Amino acid sequence: MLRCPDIPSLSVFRNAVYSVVQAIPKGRVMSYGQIAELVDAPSHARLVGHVLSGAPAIYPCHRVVNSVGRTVPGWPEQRSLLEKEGVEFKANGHVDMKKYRWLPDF
DNA sequence: AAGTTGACTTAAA
DNA sequence: ATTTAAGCCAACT
Repeated sequence: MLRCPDIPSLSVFRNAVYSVVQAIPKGRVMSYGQIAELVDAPSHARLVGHVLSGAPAIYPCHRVVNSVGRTVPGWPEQRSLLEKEGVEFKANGHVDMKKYRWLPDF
């Protein structure tokens, strides 16, 4: 059914990603790599992106950026969505990850 | 089946 | 700041 060695089930993985994204508080952001770790698939940052690309719009996927705070290629509105929530961008057009990266605590 | 792509990451130059 | 390079791995050609 699934030809991926280390992902038991893509649907489970997808659900896990959705849950995490849904849990990101307003005004904070997370990176793909962070999410991958949280769902216990540390080497699958890219797959997280793939999943989000097909995610229903009900999830706040605009709160997910890459590790340097870059917004999604081909989605310029993401910036204004984040700014509306209070997320500041640096002069180079990157999110100030230092301040706005959300670190879920256990 | 083999090669390419990508909403990635880290490191180095 | 930018570019290059390598590692990564499921999805897609």
